[in-house]
Amino acid sequence: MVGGEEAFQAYLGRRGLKKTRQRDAIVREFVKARRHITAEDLHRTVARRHPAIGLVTVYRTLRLLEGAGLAKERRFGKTESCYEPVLGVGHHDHLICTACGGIFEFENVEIEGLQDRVASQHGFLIQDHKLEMYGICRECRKRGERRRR
Amino acid sequence: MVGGEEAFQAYLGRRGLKKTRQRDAIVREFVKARRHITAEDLHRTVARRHPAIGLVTVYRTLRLLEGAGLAKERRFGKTESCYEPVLGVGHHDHLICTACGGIFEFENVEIEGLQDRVASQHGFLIQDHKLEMYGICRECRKRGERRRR
DNA sequence: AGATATATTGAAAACGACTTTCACCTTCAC
DNA sequence: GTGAAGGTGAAAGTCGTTTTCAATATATCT
Ligand SMILES: [Mn+2]
Ligand SMILES: [Mn+2]
Ligand SMILES: [Zn+2]
Ligand SMILES: [Zn+2]
Repeated sequence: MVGGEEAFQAYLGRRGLKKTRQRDAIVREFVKARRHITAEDLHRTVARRHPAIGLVTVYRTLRLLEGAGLAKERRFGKTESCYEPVLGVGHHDHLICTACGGIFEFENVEIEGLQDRVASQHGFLIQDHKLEMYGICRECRKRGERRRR
Repeated sequence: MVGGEEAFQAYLGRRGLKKTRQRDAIVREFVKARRHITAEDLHRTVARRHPAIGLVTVYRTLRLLEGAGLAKERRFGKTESCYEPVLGVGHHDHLICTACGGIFEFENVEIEGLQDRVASQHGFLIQDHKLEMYGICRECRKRGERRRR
């Protein structure tokens, strides 16, 4: 997410919103964070340096980042959402390991093309799509083999 | 969902569970219902004839149906789950209209084949997948055009 | 710098979709 | 029938997230 912080401040300015210490800290950590971070995890990280910042403000800032087009919310399991940076990261879909929770990303132009075809066959104007595959990742399969012996 | 009721009773018997008036009523309505029904909607329907049946029991029965392999839970939006019959309905994916909430189903063997290829390229053993496309359906597009004039 | 208007904050309460608990009630094998 | 095992609805609890609100920070204007 190159230039995320500047883009965010531009967004705030444009909307008559204010730059605050809390937002700075949260956005900085979000940009540094590994992908697919939950609000709770981001809050934990931010709170190391800024213990007074509340989880609420993290949620609010994530929503702003989303509005600015800088973060994308993802909902994999049935529980928590996680968020990932958008800038500098192209569209992609996900492979999710049901054993270790690991998330792997992929892009497949052929699939996307076929999706478009299906959509237009149905007269649909596509805005977004989500392709998730759930299964056992390579590592967890190895681990399973080992255990079975 | 052909023979859903009998399959359900067989499942109950197999697991030492009991056949009850409530379960009968709920399963009957579920089988009759249109696809993609929420627990709340199913409860409303059931409650017309059986006002004493609680939403809790609907949830519990849906979970049983799922365990019996007769219902599949789907989570489209970010809020409620909905459930659809499994028997007599092959695997399919969904087009969801963000304007009217309509849900359209499709199957595409080519896409599924490519998915398998992507998965095996990553060493993944696939258990399940979900492909959802969000956009504006044909009807809503027409309605939009009309409005714009 | 000081005053002012407006936005932002954290704590606590509310929310929505479920799930669990619990005291009473059915079901069903004997 | 009887009794053990399972099922029931109401109410309370859970979990992630959002809303409310009084106090506070920020940007803008003098
Ligand atoms: Mn990703
Ligand atoms: Mn369907
Ligand atoms: Zn794994
Ligand atoms: Zn529509």
